Amino acid sequence: MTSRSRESGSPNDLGIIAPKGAQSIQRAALLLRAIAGHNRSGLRLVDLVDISGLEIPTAHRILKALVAENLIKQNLTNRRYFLGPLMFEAGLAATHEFSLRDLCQESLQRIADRTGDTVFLNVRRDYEAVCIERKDGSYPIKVFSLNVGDRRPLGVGAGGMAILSNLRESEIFSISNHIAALLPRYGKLNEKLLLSLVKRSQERGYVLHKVSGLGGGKAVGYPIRNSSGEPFAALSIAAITSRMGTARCAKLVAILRKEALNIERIITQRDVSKSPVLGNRYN
Amino acid sequence: MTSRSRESGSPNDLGIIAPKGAQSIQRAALLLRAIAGHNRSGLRLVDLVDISGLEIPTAHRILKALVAENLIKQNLTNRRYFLGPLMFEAGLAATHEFSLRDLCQESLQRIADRTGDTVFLNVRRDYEAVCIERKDGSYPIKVFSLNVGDRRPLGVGAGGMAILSNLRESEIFSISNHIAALLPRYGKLNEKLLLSLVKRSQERGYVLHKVSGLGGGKAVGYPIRNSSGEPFAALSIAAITSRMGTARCAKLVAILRKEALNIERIITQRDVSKSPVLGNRYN
DNA sequence: CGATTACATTCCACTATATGGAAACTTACC
DNA sequence: GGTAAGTTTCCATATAGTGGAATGTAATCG
Repeated sequence: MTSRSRESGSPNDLGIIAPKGAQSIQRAALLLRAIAGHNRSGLRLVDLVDISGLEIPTAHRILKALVAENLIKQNLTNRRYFLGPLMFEAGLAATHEFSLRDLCQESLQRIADRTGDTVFLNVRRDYEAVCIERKDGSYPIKVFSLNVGDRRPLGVGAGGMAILSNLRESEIFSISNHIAALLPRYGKLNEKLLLSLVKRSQERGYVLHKVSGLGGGKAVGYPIRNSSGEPFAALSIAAITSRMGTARCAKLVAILRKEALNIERIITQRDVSKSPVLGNRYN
Repeated sequence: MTSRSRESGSPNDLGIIAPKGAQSIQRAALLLRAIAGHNRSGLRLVDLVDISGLEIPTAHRILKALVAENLIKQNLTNRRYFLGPLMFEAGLAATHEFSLRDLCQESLQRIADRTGDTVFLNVRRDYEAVCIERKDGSYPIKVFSLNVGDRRPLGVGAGGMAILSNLRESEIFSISNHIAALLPRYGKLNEKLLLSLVKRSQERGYVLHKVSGLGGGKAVGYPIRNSSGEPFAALSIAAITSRMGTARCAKLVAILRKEALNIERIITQRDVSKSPVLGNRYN
C-alpha cells in the first residue's frame, strides 16, 4: 500500500542515509530487526509482511535466503521464523564492544532488590527502543512486558517514552512521524495520542504508562543521558496497577533517577579515561 | 535432495541450498561472517575483498548498506569494520535458544582449573568452527589463539580438526575441497596438508596441532558428539610447547575426553526430556 | 466431511536494481 | 613530494530481484 519512501541516496531526517544499490539488504535487515524484536514467540510470514510492508513473495524469498545463511531459522512445525545460530555467534563476538549492559548490572540488581518489581534497561536504536536487560524482583506477581532483545518503536513503552520525551522537539516530531504507521499495532495508539503522552511525560518529569496488552499493569520510566546530555537509554520498572499508586510511583521514580545518575557518572568517567577507539562508545 | 541449481551461485554438496534471487543477501552474509570471525581486530575493505572474492565496489557498497543498518560499524580513524550494535542486540535476543555454551560452563571451568591452561569450546557451523567460549587457567603464560566469536575453516585449529577428522570420509573431502581456497591464509596450509593432518589425527585418536601464528604453542582437541553420534562441537586446550610434551598431552586428552562425554550425557538427557520445539537443539 | 478461509510457497515475464571496470580521491610511507 | 596502497564514487550494462498471479497446504467451520 504505502510504498516505502526511498529517495535514492538522500538522507532522512535523522541523518541515516539510505544508500543506493542496496535495496535487498535494507529489506533483509528490516526483516531481521522485526524477528529480533519478537524472538520468543517468533513471527509468521504474514506478520513479517505486515510489519515490513514488503510483498509476500519478496519477503518469502529474502527469508529463505536468511535461513540459508543461518541468520534466521524456521520452525517447520509452525512455520515461524526465529533468529538463527549465526546471529547468536556473532552476538558473542560483538559483546565485548558493547559494555552498557555490563555497567548497569549492579544498578539494575539494586533496583530489583529494593522494589521487588521487574526492572528493564532499554537503549535507543534509531527509531526503536531495545530491551537489553531485565531483572525481576521478589514480588510474586511479575509483569514481564518485555523480553531481552525485544524492540518497539520509541515511545511505546515506558522506557522508550522516557527517551523520546527528552529529545529535542524537532526530533520528537520527526520520530513520531516515522513510526506513525506502526503505532496501531500497540493498543489503540496513534501519532496524536503518542504526542499527547509525550507532553504529559514532559510535564510530569517522568513517564507513567499503562502496560499495553492483557491485564492491569503500569510502568515508570526514566532516561539515561550520555556525556552530551542526550538520552540514549532508559530504566523502567513494571508492576501490577495495585502496586503503582501515586505515592509509590514517586518513590520508584526517585530510585530510578538515582541509579540513572549513577550510571551516567560511571559512563562519563570511562569516557574520559578510555581512548575513543570507536565512534560511539556505549552504543 | 532435489537441487535445482542454476548457473548463478555454486551448488554445494552439503545440502545447503543456495537460493535463487538472493545474491546480495548471500554476499552480505559472507561479509558479515568474515567480520564476525575477526571482530577484535576488525577487517579492512581489502581484507574483506580478499576473503570474500567480491569486487571492490561491490563489497564496498554492501558494507555501506550494512553500516546504515547497524549490522556493522566502521571505525573512521582506521577504516576497519566491526560488528554493529544491531548484531549485539540480536545476539541477546537469540541467547536463550542456544544453550550449549551455558551447559558447558562447568566443564570448561573444571578443565581450566585442573590444567591451568586455556580451554576453548568450538561449534561447527557448515564449513567453519566457531569459538563460542574460552576459559583461561592460572598458568601465567597464556596462549589466546582464539577469541570468543572467532571463526575459522574446519580443520584449521585443534577444535575444528577434532570435528573434521571425525566426520564421514565423503564429508571430509567435500569440506576440504570447499575450504581449499581459504587455507593458505593460515600458516602455509593447503588441502593436501590438511588431509594428511586429518589422517594423522584419526590414527592418533585425538588432535595435536601446532598453533598457527607467532611463537611456540600447541593445542589438543577432542570432539563432542550429538545423540546421533555426529561431532558437532569440540573442546580444545592451548598452551606453550614446553607444556605440551607427550606425557602431558595424553593427560590433557584424557581430561578432555572425560568432559566431552560428560557434556554428551547432559545433552542426551535434555534431548529426551525436552520437547523438540525447534529443528536442531544445540545448534 | 466437503467447503471456505488463511497462510505459505512457487512461477515467470519484466525492469528496476545491483554489478564491476575504470577513474578519482584519500591517506600512509619513503 | 612522489609513489604506492587503500578507499570511495561514477555510470553504462545486464543480471539479479521484483511482485502479480497461480498453486499448494494447513487450519476452521457449517
